[in-house]
Amino acid sequence: MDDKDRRSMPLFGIGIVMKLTELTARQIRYYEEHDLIHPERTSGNQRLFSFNDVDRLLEIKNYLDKGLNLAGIKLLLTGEPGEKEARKSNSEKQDLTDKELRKILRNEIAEAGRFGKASLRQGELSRFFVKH
Amino acid sequence: MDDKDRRSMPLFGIGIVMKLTELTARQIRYYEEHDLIHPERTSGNQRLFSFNDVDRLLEIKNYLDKGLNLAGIKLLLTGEPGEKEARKSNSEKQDLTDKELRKILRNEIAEAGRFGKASLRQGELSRFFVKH
DNA sequence: ATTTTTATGTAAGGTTTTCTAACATTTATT
DNA sequence: AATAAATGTTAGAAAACCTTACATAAAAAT
Repeated sequence: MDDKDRRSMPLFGIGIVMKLTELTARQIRYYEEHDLIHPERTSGNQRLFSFNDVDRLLEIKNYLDKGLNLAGIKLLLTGEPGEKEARKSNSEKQDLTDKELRKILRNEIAEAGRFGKASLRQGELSRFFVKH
Repeated sequence: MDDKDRRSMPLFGIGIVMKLTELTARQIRYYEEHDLIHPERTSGNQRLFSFNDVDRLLEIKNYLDKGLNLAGIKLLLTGEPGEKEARKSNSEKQDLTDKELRKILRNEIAEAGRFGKASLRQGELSRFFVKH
């Protein structure tokens, strides 16, 4: 079992994930609905989250706190836009995402300066558990 | 958050623990009933297991496979006998436990020889997840 | 050779957790 | 003012888990 397997192993119920991330069930499900995470399911359709999933939720939370919207976060995390944005290709909507990205950068730089390090990977749960 | 906290943090539902350890719910609850593990509970009384708990369950399973009984395992893992054995203090019952312990030792040595290393800590889940 | 104990299986009935779907609310954008 | 994005809330159903009780096979004690 290598590192990749360990971090992608479905382990946590949504209740524990709520505590670990301080997100509500509604939020977590909403982010899944928008393809930002893809937790496994039990045979009975209950969500089972991996370390990777939890890490990603923490990242999402970070970005939201910085004023990003889900579309921007999705672009950042997966490199892919959602359906809506895809349809509008490179019109004004695309510009908005660019604006968001610039906003991120500004924030990132500010945060990094404040703490002396890049804040991007802050709050990575697997850092505390999974051997890298 | 130090290592100790990480490993004793309540994270897993019994369903996941069943898969991780290949024990039945009945077995897991029975071992708890006999004070070999002490998982946390949610506010609604559902068991929540830590890495330590899962590790211990794997150890218990190992010893059972080697022919030990729960009393012996408990003595090994906690250094304390159960209530029944305590009452019978140092009579014949105590001798039996000693015999068990000798049996363990024999088995341990045999296993260690076979694999070149001590087999005692084999199957430690937290080794794969928790940074030591 | 019985009887007893140990470890586990199984079933019932109840409680907790999670699920989806729908509608409500808030804030930011147009 | 109207729309969209993100989250709250509620309801009913399904899944997971809980304890308790009884059953059973194998091992140990008598």
